[in-house]
Amino acid sequence: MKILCVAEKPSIAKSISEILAGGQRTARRSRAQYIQNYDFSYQLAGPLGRCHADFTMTSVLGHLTSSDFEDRVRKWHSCDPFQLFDARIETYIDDKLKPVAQNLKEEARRADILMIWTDCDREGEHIGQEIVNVCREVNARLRVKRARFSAIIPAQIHRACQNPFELDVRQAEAVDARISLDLRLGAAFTRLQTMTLQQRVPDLDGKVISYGPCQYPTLGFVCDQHFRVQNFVPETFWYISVGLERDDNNVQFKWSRGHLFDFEMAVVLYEICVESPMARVTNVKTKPTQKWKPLPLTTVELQKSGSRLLRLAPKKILDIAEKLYQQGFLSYPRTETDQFDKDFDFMSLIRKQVADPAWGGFAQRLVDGDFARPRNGQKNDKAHPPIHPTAHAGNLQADEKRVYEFVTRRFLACCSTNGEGQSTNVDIEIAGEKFTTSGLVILARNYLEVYPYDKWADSYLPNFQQGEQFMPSYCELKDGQTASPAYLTEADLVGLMDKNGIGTDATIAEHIAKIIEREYVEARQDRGAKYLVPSDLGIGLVVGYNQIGFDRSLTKPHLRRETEHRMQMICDGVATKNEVLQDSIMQYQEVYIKAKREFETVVQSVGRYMQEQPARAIRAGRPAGGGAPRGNRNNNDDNDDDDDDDDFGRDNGQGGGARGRGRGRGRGKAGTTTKARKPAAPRGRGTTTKGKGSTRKDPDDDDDNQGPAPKRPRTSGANTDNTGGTAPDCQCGAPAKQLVVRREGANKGRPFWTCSKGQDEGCGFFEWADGCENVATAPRRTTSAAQNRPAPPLRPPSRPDNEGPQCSCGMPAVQRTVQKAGPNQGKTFHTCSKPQGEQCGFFEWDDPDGQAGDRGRGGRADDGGGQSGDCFKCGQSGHWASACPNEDGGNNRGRSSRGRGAGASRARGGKRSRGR
DNA sequence: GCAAGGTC
Repeated sequence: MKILCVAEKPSIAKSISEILAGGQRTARRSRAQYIQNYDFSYQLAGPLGRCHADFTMTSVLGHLTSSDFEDRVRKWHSCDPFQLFDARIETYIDDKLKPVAQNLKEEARRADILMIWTDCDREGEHIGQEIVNVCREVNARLRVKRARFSAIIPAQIHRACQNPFELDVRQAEAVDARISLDLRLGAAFTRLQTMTLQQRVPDLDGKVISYGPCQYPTLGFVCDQHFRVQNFVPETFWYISVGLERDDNNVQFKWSRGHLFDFEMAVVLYEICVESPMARVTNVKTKPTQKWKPLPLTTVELQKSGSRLLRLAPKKILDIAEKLYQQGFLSYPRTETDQFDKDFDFMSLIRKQVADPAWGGFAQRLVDGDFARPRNGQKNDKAHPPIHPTAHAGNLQADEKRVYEFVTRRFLACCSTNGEGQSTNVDIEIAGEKFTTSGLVILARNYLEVYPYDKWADSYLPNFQQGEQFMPSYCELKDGQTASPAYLTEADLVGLMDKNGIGTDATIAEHIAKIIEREYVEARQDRGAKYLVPSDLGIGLVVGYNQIGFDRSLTKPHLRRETEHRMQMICDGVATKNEVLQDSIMQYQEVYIKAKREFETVVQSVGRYMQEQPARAIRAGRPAGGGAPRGNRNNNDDNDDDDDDDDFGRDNGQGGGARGRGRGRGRGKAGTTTKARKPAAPRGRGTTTKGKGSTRKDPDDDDDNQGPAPKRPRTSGANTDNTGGTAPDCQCGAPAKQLVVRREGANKGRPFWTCSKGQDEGCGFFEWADGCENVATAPRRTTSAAQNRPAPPLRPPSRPDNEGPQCSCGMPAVQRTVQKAGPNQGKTFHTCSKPQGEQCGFFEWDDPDGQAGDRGRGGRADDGGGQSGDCFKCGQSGHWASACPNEDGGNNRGRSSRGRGAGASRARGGKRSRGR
């Protein structure tokens, strides 16, 4: 019996034939470059029979066939792009791969059985089908079998060979559908966009404006983050900082409330603390802790951590890994698997690293008994193991050396044990306020010795005893500001794409490179990190499509996810390929028709953002394909006018999303659009955006760079506010939703508009809904750390007079009375009803004329008796109660005045300026 | 001159 085995790539053919042949094989060169044919004999004992069979193992080079449209529509101007949705698609073998197919035919002629050894995933099944089709052309009687394996290790390979399955036709058909849909959608939209925009926007002459179902969601991620950055409004918060100098160490305690956005409440709590500043240690807990070793390395993780740690572009990392793989130094670099097979031979691989001068000693210790099995992740593509070194490489240079070192150290770290340490937490209370600090003693670094990319450092904590009391060295009221989110790094983007199913491990890096190549996005270096900033063209496209508004946005991942879901339906037998194609094509046609009809919106948007010339430079015309009417009847009100130029001019004047900035930056910058406006440089924590007041204060100031947030936005009329106004559209193109500020602070109760899609998916749009400019601080915009925190539940804009307030937990607050001697003694206030330690921090005076309850609105005075800025004890201004000179003995509470001098006085100033 | 997915 003669059996022809075909793998997806030469390396797999080589390693599998090595295993099956047990060293007894002959290699023949094929007519195709890179491909060898391996002959050997193999003893079959399973369902295929019990005999000595003659085996030949060869391979292809990935997909054998290509697809393109029939001749009739292949030329760009040969048809309306709409016809591409039902044009015939031809499948053919590219000239470059003809020798590969020829080799298959020659080998298949003499074979009885064709055994497919492609990777065990959907694409592998499709490649298998391509191989079958070619081989059957010359040998119609060929029996086809499919070897299934999840790792290239002898036991599995022999088992796969003895017990082959059938080829999974459904999976192959699912890929067929994917190929057809991607081609039709990509080509139709690319032609529509390119031909129309080239015609209308002079600066785009000669540029391909491609659309791809992976390219656009990738661009969408970059733009969404840009909008978040642009829309960010910093907000001031306050917190109490407590410290103690002990044993030559400055021990800092963190406030359990974190920080507060309500200045008055922070002051009240701070005053309570400095009134009775003695700290009591309520809990000292020491426990063992671990620093977890990393997971085995997948392609996506290699690109993410490599980009972050080695500062190389994801595509560059993958290219280097590919080269190292071909040189035999690394395992196959395209894998989704983060768990090693249970039979994986770790020890022989670790032994190969013993010779290395840098990590050889560590490898030796693993061999000598320190080895521990790597952790198992959640992913397994059943085709390739995690990326690991397969040989020691001592002579690599530059980036290749760094990538190899990273992979090797990661592998050795996986085979080591977690870092071990002892952590100590100390909780204290000052006047009922809780603070905490912690220390760490590292007992054994373990994997950290070989993996310097992870940081874990001792932090010494002096001895504290439960129940002990001490006077803090300082107790300060400090202020800070929420920080703008940063632009996405390449690592962030790889993570987002992976999470949302955009691209595969092998293609994610290519999609990022593609949107950079198309000039939709610019990779900008800033202090050692590379950030992705959308260009004017990229923003214009995204905003334009979002303004059109589709059920499934072209710039969000949903459409791709749906394609993925439909492919799975084919695989599961729930739908046939033809059903899926029919439904999907019809859906895409609808999207295309809407896009084409309203393409003027995209033209205007791109023109506006790329506005290197006055609006008139946008040539009159119509979308490619010659069908769409001008006038945009289906567009929003601003575009109802029948004159393109007027539309454009008025857009600017009314200050829509892009307008203010567009006009400002356009002046005198003709011919340099993309570079004329640079979005704000990436920011790290601690930097601030332009103040919210300054960006929104003057509606006639068109020169400010206020980002896409509309001052007086166009409205869709879908949502209405409580005064009958209509909802503005956010950058997502959807009507914004109205919420009410719930958090304690000067703006509590104010209605505002925000993106209806929430914090994670939304664009970060924000605008007050009461028509006023900022009274004080806007609702907090998110920082990257804060983004994952759920917003507190919102309550209705106003509450009936007979109802008590609700606290931030959503519970009715309880009324209490100030017991402490001072000007507020006897006053009532509402606070969270939960026991101490579980409280949400809610605080509100009951007296509407009271000090803190007023929240700084409506004629609140800075001066005058009894205001909160005055001493609680004597009523005089200029000092705090805890340093009251009129108090007997002049007790200044030790060194706590440090805080009053620095932090507190700043904080007071902050409050005063808000009141004006 | 279009896409995305394999691989060299």
